[in-house]
Amino acid sequence: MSYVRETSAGYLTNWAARLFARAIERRLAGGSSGPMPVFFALQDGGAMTQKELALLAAVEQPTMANTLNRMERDGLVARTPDPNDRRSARVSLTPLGRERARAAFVSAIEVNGLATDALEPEEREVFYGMMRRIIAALERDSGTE
Amino acid sequence: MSYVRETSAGYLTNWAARLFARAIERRLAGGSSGPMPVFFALQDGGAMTQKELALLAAVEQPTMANTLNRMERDGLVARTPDPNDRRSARVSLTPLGRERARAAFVSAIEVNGLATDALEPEEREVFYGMMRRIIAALERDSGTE
DNA sequence: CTCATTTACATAGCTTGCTATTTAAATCCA
DNA sequence: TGGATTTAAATAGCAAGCTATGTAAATGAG
Repeated sequence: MSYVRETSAGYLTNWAARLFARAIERRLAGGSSGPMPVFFALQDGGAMTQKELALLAAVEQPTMANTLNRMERDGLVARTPDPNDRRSARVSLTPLGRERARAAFVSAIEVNGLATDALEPEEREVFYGMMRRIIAALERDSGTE
Repeated sequence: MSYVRETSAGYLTNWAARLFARAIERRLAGGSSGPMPVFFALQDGGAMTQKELALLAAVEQPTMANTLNRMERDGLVARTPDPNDRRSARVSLTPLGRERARAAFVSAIEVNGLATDALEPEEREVFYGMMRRIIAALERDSGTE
């Protein structure tokens, strides 16, 4: 028993991440947590290319392509051809997309609150700091940064 | 900008979880991180039903069913019919499965080490404790516990 | 200017997660 | 005992992540 999951950072993190996603999706009833990073990035009316969105969301390009396809299908984003580069399109939120973004933020804030209520107030910044350091370490390992 | 991802517990946790999974999978080269909870549960030769495994791994029953199907296809687990309950089968690791489990633990320990190296030694237990409290809070919310 | 290289995106195919539903065996109760 | 209920697993279908590879436009080197 050299390996105990209760003290495996990866196991605990993966477990928590699934619970976070489920909690948000339960509140959105139909909506899902995948578009969240796109909502983040475009919330105040901006437009970005798919590549920029993938970078910001820290997902691979095909993952973002699929997410945007679903969002476009559901009327949440619009793609307008980039006049300067015919390979690219500028992605922006539709009015429906902005509405869903607001709803998603409400749910996310609620779930984050519920989770961080399990921490002492002074522990919360510590938690964010630890997470950011772990993320930085794992990105260094992947050489992707 | 009421919502900033750098201080969203869910966003950070999801991000870190993906990096953990990628880091382990990069090391396993072909093998993936999905069977990990099954490896955990059956590492010392035990046998369990699908339901018990799903409960332990904290995934839904169909998720575990799929994982076990892939593992069976790849020769990592064997299902032997339960003599007392014809609906059930006892799942156990094959010799190949045990071998892969060992390799997976090596990778997992390496990646966990790499991640927790980003924390001060005295912070590590604090991190596990925070994670366990957040997990408990989210499970309470889901009413699944 | 032309051809090679790079870049942005698309496509194919896989894993791992989920919900909803079905099937069949076991159990419970009248 | 026999019918209703519960339980274990299977199946269908979708989302979101990944890698590998293809395609077409833009860029750069001679």
